[in-house]
Amino acid sequence: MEPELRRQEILAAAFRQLAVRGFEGLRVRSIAQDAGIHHATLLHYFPTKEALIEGFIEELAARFRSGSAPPSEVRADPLEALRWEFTDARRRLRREPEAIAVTVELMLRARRDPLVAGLLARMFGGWRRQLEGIVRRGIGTGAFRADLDAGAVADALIAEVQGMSLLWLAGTPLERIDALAAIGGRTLEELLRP
Amino acid sequence: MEPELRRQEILAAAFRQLAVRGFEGLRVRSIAQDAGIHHATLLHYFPTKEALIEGFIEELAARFRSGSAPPSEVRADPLEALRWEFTDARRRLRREPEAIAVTVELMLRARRDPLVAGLLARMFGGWRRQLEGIVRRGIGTGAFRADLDAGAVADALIAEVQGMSLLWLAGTPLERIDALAAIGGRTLEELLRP
Amino acid sequence: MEPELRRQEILAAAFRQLAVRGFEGLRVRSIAQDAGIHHATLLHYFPTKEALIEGFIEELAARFRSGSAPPSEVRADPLEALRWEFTDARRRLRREPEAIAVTVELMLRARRDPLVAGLLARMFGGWRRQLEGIVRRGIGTGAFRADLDAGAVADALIAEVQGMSLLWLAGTPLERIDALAAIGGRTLEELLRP
Amino acid sequence: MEPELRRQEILAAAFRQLAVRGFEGLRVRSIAQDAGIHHATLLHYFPTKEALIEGFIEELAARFRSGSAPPSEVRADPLEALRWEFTDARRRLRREPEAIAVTVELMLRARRDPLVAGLLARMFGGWRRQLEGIVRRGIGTGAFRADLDAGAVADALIAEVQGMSLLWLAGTPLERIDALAAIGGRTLEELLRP
DNA sequence: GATGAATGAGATTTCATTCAT
DNA sequence: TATGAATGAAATCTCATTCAT
Repeated sequence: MEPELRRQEILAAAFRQLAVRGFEGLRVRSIAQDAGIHHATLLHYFPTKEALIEGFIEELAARFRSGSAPPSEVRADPLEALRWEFTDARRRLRREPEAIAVTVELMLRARRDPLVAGLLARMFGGWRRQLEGIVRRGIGTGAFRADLDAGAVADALIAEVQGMSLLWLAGTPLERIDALAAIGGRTLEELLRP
Repeated sequence: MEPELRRQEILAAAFRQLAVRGFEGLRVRSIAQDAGIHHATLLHYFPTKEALIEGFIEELAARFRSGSAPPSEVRADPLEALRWEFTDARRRLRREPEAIAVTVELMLRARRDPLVAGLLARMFGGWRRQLEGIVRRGIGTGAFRADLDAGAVADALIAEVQGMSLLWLAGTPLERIDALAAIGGRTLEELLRP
Repeated sequence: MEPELRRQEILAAAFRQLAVRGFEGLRVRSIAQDAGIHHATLLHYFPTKEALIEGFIEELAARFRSGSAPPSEVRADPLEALRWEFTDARRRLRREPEAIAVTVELMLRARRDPLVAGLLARMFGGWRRQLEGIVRRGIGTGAFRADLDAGAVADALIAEVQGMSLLWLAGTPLERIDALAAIGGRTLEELLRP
Repeated sequence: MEPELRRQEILAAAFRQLAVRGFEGLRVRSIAQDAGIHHATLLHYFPTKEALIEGFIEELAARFRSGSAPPSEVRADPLEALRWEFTDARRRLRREPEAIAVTVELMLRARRDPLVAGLLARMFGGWRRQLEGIVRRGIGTGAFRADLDAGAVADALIAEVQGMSLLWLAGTPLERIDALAAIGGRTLEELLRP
C-alpha cells in the first residue's frame, strides 16, 4: 500500500477514535487497530503519539472548510448566504457528526496546546472574515441596515451555530435543533433588514 | 477536620484540576495534592477515581444554577429577563472562567457516560423550561409576538450563550465577546417584539 | 522494611547486576527481581532508571576506599605501604571480584557521562594523592631516591594495579596474577631504593 | 560495490560505533547509517546483529598486532625491545584512541561471550609469548638477570601498558601518561639488569 | 543486491489501587 | 483517620528482524 494513502488512513482512524473516545481515551493501539495495522507500524509513520496528534491537527488545518462553500445561487443574496450557515450546520450534524466532537475536543485542548490554539484561530478567523465580508456587502448594497457592527454579527452567527452543535452533543434531539435553526434564520432576517 | 468539609475540599480540588487539565490529564494524585492531602487519604473518602468523578458530578448537579437567579426588577420584564442571560454569561466568563471548561468537558463526557448525560439533561432542561416560561409569559401579556415557538426560542438563546463560551474558550478576546452579546440582546428584541 | 535499608538493597542488587550483565544488559526488572521486589516498587524508590544509576554512582562515590586503609605496621615503612597496594589488589580480586567489572564498566561510561567522569576523577585523584604522599615521605626520609617524580611513580603503581585487574578480567588465572604482583613488588624496590 | 569491500566498510563502521557508544549503545541502524547503507542491507551481509558482532571479532582477531612489529634496530637489544612497548602504547593512544575503548569493551564482554574470551586469550597469549621470548633471550645472553620469571615479567609489562590505557580512558591527561611511561621504562632497566 | 514497510518481543514508565501500620 | 509502601495493568516507545518488491 502507498505510504501517503496509509498515512491518510491512520489519520482517518485517529479522527474516528478521537470522536468516539476523546483525547482522554485516545490510545495508539486503538488507532492502529482501527486502521488495521500493528501499532508498531503506526509508529513507523508517526514516530510518537505526539507527532501523530500534530500530524492530525495539521491535516485538519489543511482541509478545513475546503468543501463547505455555499452554492452560487445562495451566495448572490447576502441574507441567504448567512442563512445558509444554519443549513450547512444541520447538514454537517447529520453527515459528519464525528466532526462536532472532534472540534469541541480541540477547543478544550487549545488552552494547553499552542498548535491547536493556532489552528482554531485560523479556522475561526477565516470563517469570521468570510461572514463579515458578506455582512459588509449587504450593508453596501443597502440590503442590510447600516448601523451594524459587521464583525460582531459574524461572531454572533458563529456562536449560534457552534452553540447548536454543543446542544446536540449534550443530547438535544435533532428536531429541536432544526426548530432552533429555523429561529436562527428568522432572527437574522429581523436583525439585518433595514 | 470534619469529613463532610474534607469531601467538599476534595471536590473543589477536582473541579480546579478538571478545569486546568481536563479529563485527559486528571490524576488522583494531583487532585489530592491540590487538596493538600495524601492521595491514599483521598481514596479513603472516594474509594475509586470513578467514584470521585461521580461524586463530583452529583455535587455539580446539586449546586446547579442555585446562585444565578436574576434580580427581581429584571424578572418583571420578560425581555429584560431574557437579555439578562447575556449579562449573566458575561459575568460568569469573568468570575468563574473555570466553570466554562468544566461544562464543556462534561458535554464531551456525556456521550460516554449516562450519569453525565443525565446531569446535563437536567441542567439544560431546567434552564430551558425557565426561559420557555418567560417567553410564554411575554406572549401571554402581549409583550412578545404570538407566532413564536417558545421552546425553540429558549433553545436558540441557550445555544447563543453556550456558543459565546465556546468562542471564548477558542481564544476570542473578551471585547469581541461583549460586542457579540450586545448583538444578541438586540437580536432578541427584534425577534420578539410584535 | 525500612526505606533506607531497601534503598541500599536495591543499590546492592544494581551493583550485582551491573557486575554480571554490564550496562549493556542492565534491566530495571532484573535489578528489582534480584532485590526481591516488584519492578514498580523499584521505581517508587528511584523514579527512573537514570535516577537509579545516578544514585548508584553517588553511593559508590560515598563509599569509595573508605575501608581499604593499610594496617598501621605497614604504613610506617613507605616501601611496605606501596607494596601493600599489590596485596590489597590481590585480596580484592578474591573477595570482591564483582567490583573489578563494575569499575571497568564505569571507566567506559565515563567517556559519555560527566557524573561518572567526576566520580572516577575523585576516586583516582584521592588514590594518587595518597600514593604520591607516601613516595614524597620516602624521599624525605632518605628511604627512596631523590630524583624521582613522585606523581609519576604513583601513576605507574596505579596503572600496574589496574592492569592486573584488567588481565584478570580477560581470563588470566590467579596464580599468574600473583606472580605478576610479586614482580611488581620487587620492581618497586629496585626502582625506589637509593 | 564488491561484497567483500562492503563487508569491510560495515565492520569499520561497527568499530567506530563501538568505540563511541559501546556495546550498550550499539545499534544496527546506527552502524548502517555510519556505513552509508540501509539497515536492511546491512542485515543482508550479516544476517543478525550477533553475526555482525561475531564477524567483527573475527576480523579483529585476524588483524591483531599485524602492524605493530618493532623496528629491527630495536629488536636487536632485548631491553630496547621491551621498552619499545611503552613507545608503541603511547603512539597507539594518539593514533588510534578508538581502539582502546574497543579493547576494554571486549574485555568486559569476554566474561559473557566465549568467542571474545577466545579472541582475547589468543591476543594476549601471542603478545605474552613474544615478550617472554625477549626476556628469555636477554637472560640467555646475560643482558638480564638469571633469577627472573620470564612469564611473570611479560605479564607485568602487559599489565602496566594496559593500565596506562585504562588511566587514559578514565581521563588522565597525556602528559601524565608520558611521565608514567618514562617511569615504566626506567623500572624495566632497574628490574632486569644484572 | 537493495530497500521500505511491517511486526513481535520487550523495555521503561505511569497510575489507580491495595495493604499494613 | 491517615499514610507510605507496594503492586498489577496498561501505555508508549525501541529495536532487531522479516518480508515483499
